[in-house]
Amino acid sequence: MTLQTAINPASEQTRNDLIAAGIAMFGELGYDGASVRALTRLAGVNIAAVKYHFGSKEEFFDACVDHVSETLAVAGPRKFLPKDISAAERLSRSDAGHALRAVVRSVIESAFDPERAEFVRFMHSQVMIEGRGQERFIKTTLQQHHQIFSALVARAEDLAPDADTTRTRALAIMIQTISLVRSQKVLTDLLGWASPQEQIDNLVDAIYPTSNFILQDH
Amino acid sequence: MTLQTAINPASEQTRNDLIAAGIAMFGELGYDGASVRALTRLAGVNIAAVKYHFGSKEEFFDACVDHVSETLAVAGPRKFLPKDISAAERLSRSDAGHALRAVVRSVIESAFDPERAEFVRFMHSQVMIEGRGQERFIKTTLQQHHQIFSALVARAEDLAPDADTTRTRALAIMIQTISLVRSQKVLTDLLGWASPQEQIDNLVDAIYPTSNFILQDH
DNA sequence: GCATAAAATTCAAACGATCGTTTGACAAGT
DNA sequence: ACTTGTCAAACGATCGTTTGAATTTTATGC
Repeated sequence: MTLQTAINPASEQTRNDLIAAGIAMFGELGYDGASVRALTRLAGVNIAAVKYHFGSKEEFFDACVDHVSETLAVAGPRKFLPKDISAAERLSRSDAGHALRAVVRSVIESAFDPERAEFVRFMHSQVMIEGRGQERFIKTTLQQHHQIFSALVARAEDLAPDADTTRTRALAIMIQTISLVRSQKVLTDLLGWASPQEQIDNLVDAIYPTSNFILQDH
Repeated sequence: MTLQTAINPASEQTRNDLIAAGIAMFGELGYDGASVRALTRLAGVNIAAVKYHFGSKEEFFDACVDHVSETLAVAGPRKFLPKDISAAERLSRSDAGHALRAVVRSVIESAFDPERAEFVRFMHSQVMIEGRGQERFIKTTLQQHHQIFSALVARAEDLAPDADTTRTRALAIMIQTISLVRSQKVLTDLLGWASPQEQIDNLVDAIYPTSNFILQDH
């Protein structure tokens, strides 16, 4: 009755199918909204497979969080991010700004790629909903990305890397990006976009503007 | 068996208690997460009161959406917003920028006022989660705020009021603001804030910066 | 190489708990 | 008497979980 650890290929396939279904349904419907019956139906496996392979629904959810974290650590938007902080600090000011915009654009583009959109939705739910996966997700994934983002923002806007303002702005850009991806319905409804794909430049500009915003004190 | 419409004060009290409990629980746990039993328990009324006063759980949820819309139309951040578009267009460029920042600040401050935070959380769930209340909430509330916001952004940044870039940036600011309010846990964890109340200025600056962000093309 | 025991995995059926809803009796006010 | 509102109890459906047998895969002895 102990937990199993993928001996034969067929068993590993079952686990992979469940993880894929979990990321899709948990991200879309939340932890409670995705029932074990619906999850196993989508994955095409028996309902008891969740208990057999993961122990319980909660442990299965944890496995989905881990999988997203691990995937994010080696793929996706990280292609456009410097490997670490010191690499970010060696960039020119212009290159840092372009790297920031490239990451933002990469995440926004993923909204129109069904498989990647599921990842962003899942991430978003972990950021917004206090719950089981949040604490772990923050420590394993969000924190690393935030450090590199802060270094990038510091270079691009000529600020101190560990200043509160810098770190706040870096986090705001991250949260805003995945939030905009998540609120597609509001975007298309309010902005009247027929084909949102053509509006990616607008979204990137709205998140990280290139023009000046000068607010005079009075 | 028809729907009731508040005859005596005691009955209206029951409806008000239910609406208050609904905004708090629906915003925190989502539509499915808030059970009728828990809602009525929080409101201190019998479980059958939902059906008696609203017809069903879904119609009760609609009533909560309407109440948030109506309250938002006359109170809260609207104090800092111009009454309509033409009033916004008559502002000076500096005043428009300050009005924008005042609204953003007002929403962020509400995160630390338990009652108002419930409203923001409820709004956020309507923006982010495609579901029953979203379409109505967009049409009755979000659309009006977005129009005034667009006019304000146009004045503050000297852009065309109905340009796609202007309208996109206005909506981005709105979404980002309520998203940051919602993700308090991530903010305090990643930024190491002991008392987030002292960081409101940082948040406002991160959402609507006053300094220059110049990105050179290469 | 092959039969066979053991382990690993899948499966349908059922468990108790909770869900939203419904009912009919009961109390209060007109 | 009659409407309005509240209440506890029960409805069928679905929830996550558990069970024990059937099936497939792996390991063992010859």
